[in-house]
Amino acid sequence: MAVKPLHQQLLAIVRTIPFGRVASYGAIARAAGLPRHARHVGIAIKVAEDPELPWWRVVNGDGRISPRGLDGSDDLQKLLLEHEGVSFDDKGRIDFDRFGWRADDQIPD
DNA sequence: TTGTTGACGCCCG
DNA sequence: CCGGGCGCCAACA
Repeated sequence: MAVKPLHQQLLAIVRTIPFGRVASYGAIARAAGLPRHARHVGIAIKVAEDPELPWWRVVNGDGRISPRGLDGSDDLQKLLLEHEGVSFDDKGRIDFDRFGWRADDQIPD
């Protein structure tokens, strides 16, 4: 049974996200060539169980942490992002205009 | 093989 | 601007 290209490809994009940058599930799925697989990005990470995978740099389209219910991962993710210099507003949202990952990985100052 | 699930995204009010 | 609802599609049991 060959590897799962779907998960493998999605995870590959997540690994492409540079330090101090964040990307939405939809953006990652699209970058992987799977525009309708936004949900599978999170699923892929969950199944991957890769500790070196920068899953914390992945947020939903609203620029917020995806509430998965229990587990303290959502709080951990926020702390990790703040540790990388990513700031949150009062709504707990990230400014994609400043921290949103781009193919150019370029940030306009 | 069929049905249900899910780290989401977009549309509408 | 915010909340609620519908749609997509592979992975899993």
